Amino acid sequence: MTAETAENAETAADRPRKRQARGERRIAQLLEAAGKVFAESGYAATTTNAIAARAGVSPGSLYQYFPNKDAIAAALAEFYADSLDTLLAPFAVVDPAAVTLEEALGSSLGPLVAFHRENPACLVLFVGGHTPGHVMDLQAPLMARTHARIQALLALYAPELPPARLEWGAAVTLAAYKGVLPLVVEADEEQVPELTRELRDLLLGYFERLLRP
Amino acid sequence: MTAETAENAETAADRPRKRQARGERRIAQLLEAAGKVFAESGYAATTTNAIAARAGVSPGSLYQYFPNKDAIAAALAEFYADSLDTLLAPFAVVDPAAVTLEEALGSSLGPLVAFHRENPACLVLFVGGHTPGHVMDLQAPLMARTHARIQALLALYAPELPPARLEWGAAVTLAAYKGVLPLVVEADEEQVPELTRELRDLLLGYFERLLRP
DNA sequence: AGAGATTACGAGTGATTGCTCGCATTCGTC
DNA sequence: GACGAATGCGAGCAATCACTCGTAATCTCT
Repeated sequence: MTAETAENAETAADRPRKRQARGERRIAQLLEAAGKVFAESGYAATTTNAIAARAGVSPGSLYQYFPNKDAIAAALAEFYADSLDTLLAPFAVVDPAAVTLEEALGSSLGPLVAFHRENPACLVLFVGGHTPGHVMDLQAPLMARTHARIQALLALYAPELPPARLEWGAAVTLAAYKGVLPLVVEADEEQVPELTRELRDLLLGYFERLLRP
Repeated sequence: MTAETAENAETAADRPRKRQARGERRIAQLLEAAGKVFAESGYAATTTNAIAARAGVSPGSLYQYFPNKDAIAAALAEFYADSLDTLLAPFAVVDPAAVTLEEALGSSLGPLVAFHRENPACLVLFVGGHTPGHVMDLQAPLMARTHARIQALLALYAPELPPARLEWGAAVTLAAYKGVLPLVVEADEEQVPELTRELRDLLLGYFERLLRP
């Protein structure tokens, strides 16, 4: 997933391994296949052999690139976490004087929804509760960062809100968002814009209630 | 879980079996243990031997009362579905002239939250995505009924809302509710009232936005 | 072309786990 | 107390699955 030039690639993990272009392609194939199978069957029910078969590769080849099943999920999760971090970045530079919350949410939610529809395994690994091992190491920081972003956004539009309320408000917002995403991901293509608007309204409605009682 | 008198109990499934009081007790023990282990480890990672051990019973005894692992989860799920149906019943008899939405939600959400905190496995089986086999047969109808209840409630308070909006509104409400529940279930006891209020505000805020755009 | 490394294969292995079976114990009833 | 039925046990079976290994094909570089 990371395109590394021959010169600078010296991470401790893959130092002794010289990888050919074919190998990089196989890794991409395997991760794509893994995403599909995880999305269909969930983490626990997916077998490594199924991933290999889906990628058109033997089980032995799979284990040439990944030490174990966990590592496959972790590699996927890392890609997802990076992507989401990028997609969530716009929230960090919102100017409350120039842009309303409605506008900010309206423009940023679309790409997020699109990403999750293209990568349904992301929800399986991140919001589906029991994902073991190294995936949590990616999920927890991502969630913490997202929480912080929401909290900062809220503070921006409601400076006088008490910190405790801000804290819980961000947590509830994130939880509700994670709850509705599966609905949007599994819906028909044609209903996505409508559902995205409803998701925006859900968050906006909550924000309004947070800001003025 | 269902207390059946000796006279009327003639379901096709357990007809030929005469069960002693000891057996009923064992079933209750097993289901309680199953609830704990499912809540801790998720469905897939739970072993039948772990359930038996937790109940202080041998694996063989477990299989005297349940034909397979699925049946244990299904029995638990049936109990949960029945309980939730009862807890959700108040929504069917709300009078919009006498009670505001805020009051209706405020009084009904508390018991629901309490139930889920006492039975964390309920969320594992119902909202945690990949639960196999017979559990879905209980989950799908329950969700459909809940969806219908929310939709009816919305229609009561907003008679002029177009049906399509009503449909999606109920779906989004249910999804958001399911998303926030885990947060409330895992929170410390002392923060439950505050979080329940936030959950109520989330739904109310969305309803307000639905009702007058 | 030839050497050395990487890639690819797929049958096989060891560990896990859902589940069974034969037998011992306890209960309900007379 | 005695008999049949229900309960209880736990070692073990069979199937699944993550993972390995010996070997062969293919690439890179000279």
